[in-house]
Amino acid sequence: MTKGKEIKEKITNAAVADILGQIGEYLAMQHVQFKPRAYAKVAEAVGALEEEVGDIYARGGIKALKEIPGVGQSIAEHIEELVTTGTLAYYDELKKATPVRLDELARVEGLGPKSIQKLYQELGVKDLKTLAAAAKAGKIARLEGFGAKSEEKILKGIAFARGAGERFIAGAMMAQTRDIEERLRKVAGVTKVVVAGSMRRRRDTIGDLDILAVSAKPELVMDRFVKETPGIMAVIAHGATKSSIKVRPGLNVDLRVVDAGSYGAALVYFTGSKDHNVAIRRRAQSLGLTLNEYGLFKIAPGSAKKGAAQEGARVAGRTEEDVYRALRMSYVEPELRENTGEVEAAAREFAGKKPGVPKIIGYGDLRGDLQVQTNWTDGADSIEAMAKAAAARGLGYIVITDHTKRLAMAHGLDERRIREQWKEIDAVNKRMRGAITILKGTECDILKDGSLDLDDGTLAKLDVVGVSVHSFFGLPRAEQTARIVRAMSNPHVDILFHPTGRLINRRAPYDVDIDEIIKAAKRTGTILEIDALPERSDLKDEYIRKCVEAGVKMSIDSDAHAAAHFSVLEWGIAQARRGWAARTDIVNAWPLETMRGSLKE
DNA sequence: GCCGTTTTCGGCCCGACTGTTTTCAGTCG
Repeated sequence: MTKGKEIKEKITNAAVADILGQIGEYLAMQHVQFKPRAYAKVAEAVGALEEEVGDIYARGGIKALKEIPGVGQSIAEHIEELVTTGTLAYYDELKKATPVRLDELARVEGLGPKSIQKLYQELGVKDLKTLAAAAKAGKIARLEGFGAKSEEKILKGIAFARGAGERFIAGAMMAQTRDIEERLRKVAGVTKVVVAGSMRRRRDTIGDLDILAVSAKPELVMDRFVKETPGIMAVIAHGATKSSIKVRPGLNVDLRVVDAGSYGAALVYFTGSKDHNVAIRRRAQSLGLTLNEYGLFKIAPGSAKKGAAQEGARVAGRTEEDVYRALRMSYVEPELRENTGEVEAAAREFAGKKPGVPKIIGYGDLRGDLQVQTNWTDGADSIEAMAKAAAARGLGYIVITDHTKRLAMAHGLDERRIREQWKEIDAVNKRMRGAITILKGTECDILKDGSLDLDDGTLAKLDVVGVSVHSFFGLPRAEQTARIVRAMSNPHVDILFHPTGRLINRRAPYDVDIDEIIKAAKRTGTILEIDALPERSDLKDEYIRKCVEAGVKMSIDSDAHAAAHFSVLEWGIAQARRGWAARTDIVNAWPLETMRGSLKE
């Protein structure tokens, strides 16, 4: 018996999420209470699903759909209609009532559903083009509830909207971030400056930059921030404790100033994630407390809701540790604050129960690097220069992994040249006198059929064999997965490098079944790499978490192409932490001999 | 519309800034 109606159309999770999200916006336009948030939440949940909603429905019908967090009877029926017919009558009706390009208009800063509704009804604004025309004609300024400033702001917002939506690679924004931080630190009265938000949680990408400061003279630091930050394009808000600017290349930067007694609560609030904050605020409520950016407060019984917090006694606020303790939770590292189980785990740990929050790998825990390129192929520096740079960073071993011949562009090594390279590695090892151990490795190309670009006799003689995909990115999912699994099944292959091949904002990952790859890794004893290059961050955090749960070992590698590149290891460690990985999950956090013992042969 | 170691009904995180307002709605994070 089939569990549900027959599926005729194939609809992606992204499309379902988009439609549900738009329903939320349409409902918000109509001043409907609470439903907008319910739809927005569920849109996010569906967008983040690994399994296709169509498959979930085919597997277990409405009942299975309702297991998605935030999905109840109504939304489950909407999803059923979408996967079985490809359309949704409820959505079409809402859209008909207000036929606007939500995707375009919502990107304009300061324009929300209510404003969009009004602009449509009064002026017939449907998209960026008609919005711009209305603004230029001065029609918006004459609208009730709007004014000259609103119109000006909208015109400015339109100019930014076209490029908006793309997130920035966090690692690429670090230098600029540190510069802004340093400038604020020098302003008179400032005692603390810290970058919070997704940058502090070390997400691979950031949408904006959130900075928290403690200062005796808040007005002064705000003034300097909105006037003197380099590359400033626009001031979005300028208040006594909160300001917001846009700087080149289009990054929004928010600055919040608090006093020292609120620093910890403000840091928790400003670090997020939003979902984590919601979860711990709920927890505060259940403990008869209320949490905001100024502290954790007792709610006096019988007191009016509004303003009760400030009147009640502050229980915590000075440090993050105080706040979590008062919430009866153990401390949660910023990288874990995504509301993916850490709140419950920290509460259990505080209560002396298991499992608690994981003991994640530390930033100083790496002992080696298993992917290093040199000037034998497309790297900039010699084996010796790379070894010295790695040793200077405190690493005890590196593996030289130059490309193989298929990558002609990178002067890939063939069997003859790689044997020549071994001689030089031996010589450099001698010269380094044990300051660091250099191992012989390769980044061997996986060919189209899953065979490898070096013969087995050569692979057998290498200390560490890494393999990776550099061609035929467009193979269908089943074929791509089978190709990679075949390579992993080679008894000489130790590591799969950058397993999904993504380049953030430039190239999508190749279509591969990550669950199958993880299963194959477990079965064949192959290590999966966390490539630390910020634009790769590959494996990404959620896949790392899957590996941890499956018991698959990983390595964190720099993929360094120059001596200066070892600094990116920090980003790889950050992603591992976000994926709940412990030191025991990461083979190059182990001593050399233990690491070697974990390899296949 | 969803959800439940206070609840199957009555809640739903919380506050700053802006612009247009004589007291607040809308937006944002």
